[in-house]
Amino acid sequence: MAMLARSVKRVSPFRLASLLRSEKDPSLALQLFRSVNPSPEAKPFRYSLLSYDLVITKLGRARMFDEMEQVLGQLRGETRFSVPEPLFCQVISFYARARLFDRALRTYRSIPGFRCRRSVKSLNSVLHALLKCREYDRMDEVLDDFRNHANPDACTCNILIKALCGSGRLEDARAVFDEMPVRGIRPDGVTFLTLINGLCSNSMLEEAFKLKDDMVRVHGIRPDARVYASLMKGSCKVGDVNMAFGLKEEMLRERIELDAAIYSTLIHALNEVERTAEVSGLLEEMRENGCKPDTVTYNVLISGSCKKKDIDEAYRLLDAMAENGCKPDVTSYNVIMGELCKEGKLDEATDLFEDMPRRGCTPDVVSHRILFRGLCEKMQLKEAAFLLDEMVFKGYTPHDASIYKLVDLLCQEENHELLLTVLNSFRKGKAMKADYWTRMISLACKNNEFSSIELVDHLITS
DNA sequence: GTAGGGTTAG
Repeated sequence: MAMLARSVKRVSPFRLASLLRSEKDPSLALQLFRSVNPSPEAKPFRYSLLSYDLVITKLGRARMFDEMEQVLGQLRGETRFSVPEPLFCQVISFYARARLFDRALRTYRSIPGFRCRRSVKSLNSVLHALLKCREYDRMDEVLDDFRNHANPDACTCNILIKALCGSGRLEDARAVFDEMPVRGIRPDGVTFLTLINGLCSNSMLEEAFKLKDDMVRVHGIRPDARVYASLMKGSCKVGDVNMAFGLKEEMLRERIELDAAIYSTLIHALNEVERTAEVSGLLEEMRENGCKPDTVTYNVLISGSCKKKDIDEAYRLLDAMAENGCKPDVTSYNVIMGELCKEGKLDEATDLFEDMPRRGCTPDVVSHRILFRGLCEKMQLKEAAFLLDEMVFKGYTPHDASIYKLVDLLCQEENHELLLTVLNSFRKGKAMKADYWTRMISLACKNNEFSSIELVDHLITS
């Protein structure tokens, strides 16, 4: 493909778009995109909107944001066409996924500069980005500004309700819901699900059940499996597993399809209250209803086996997953690793951690934190220091408690060499907060003949 | 190509 990218000098805009579409590598796609416009003196290539769209989307998916912004900048200068709004929604969601809320906001505000009118769709995209980044305060600003020229819709309200529930402001969430009809907005299935979910996670079961009834009676919307899953989880949260099973019966009566998520929720509930003898019956019923366990179901089963300290069973389930066509995911491994660490089997946990990539699964932040914590707790300090460096390199932050433990133990052991290695890792970590640093150094100096001057000096010169 | 559920870790 690299050969191809270099060789394309004279193609039609249409041909460029089709070449871009089939190019999987985002860097090569960008190279291809640029190759048709070799010099600023030459007659500018008449890129099609589709070519812009394709290359922006590919760069965004690959998180190559600086490059994506460059192409967007070029697109802004193209006066031949106005840019359709969904492209911006897409860009905003890329930034949301990367938790770059300020970039999402900037994109939203830049839309008019692309000869495009902002509608409620891009508003909702940016609100959702702010929700994902937990930047609740900024949501009001954006919304107030928007209200001056257009009206929010049901989706806007759903995002607001979700944000308010997420910050524990259930009353305010309810107020948004109650105001919807006043503003001429009809609540939909998502509205009910979001609010019921919020009520359930805050243990406000009575109101949640009332809302489910109103949903059918007043609004004529049938609750689906998602609503039931929320209610079941809420029931279990307040300790009423039987109520969760009652809801399952209700679903059967009302002929609402029970899916794998429902069974996963119930099996998890049984694990929690140690009624594990009932799990096999539930799995049997699942099979009879023609409902196949998915990855999450298996993960729940794996965590159940781990809870019973039956690691062999957990491994068997891992194999069974592959046989039944669902791939173990990072959670499957994290659960087993967590149990291995808890049992002090650090070598085995490390082996599994290192084996994950070969098994087609990349360890995530959680995997690293689990192993790091295990190593610190079992005093495998050298290994912990090594892993810490790897984490810092990947931009992962360990939990505070694990770090304190590690530094504390190194101080107790008066292991100056390793302590410096650890502090050096911190120095490399851009994500580390400044105050964290000071605390770490003072902890390192305590019970230790290091003077802080000496330490800092050492770190600066090394 | 706007919004929503179930598992793990803290």
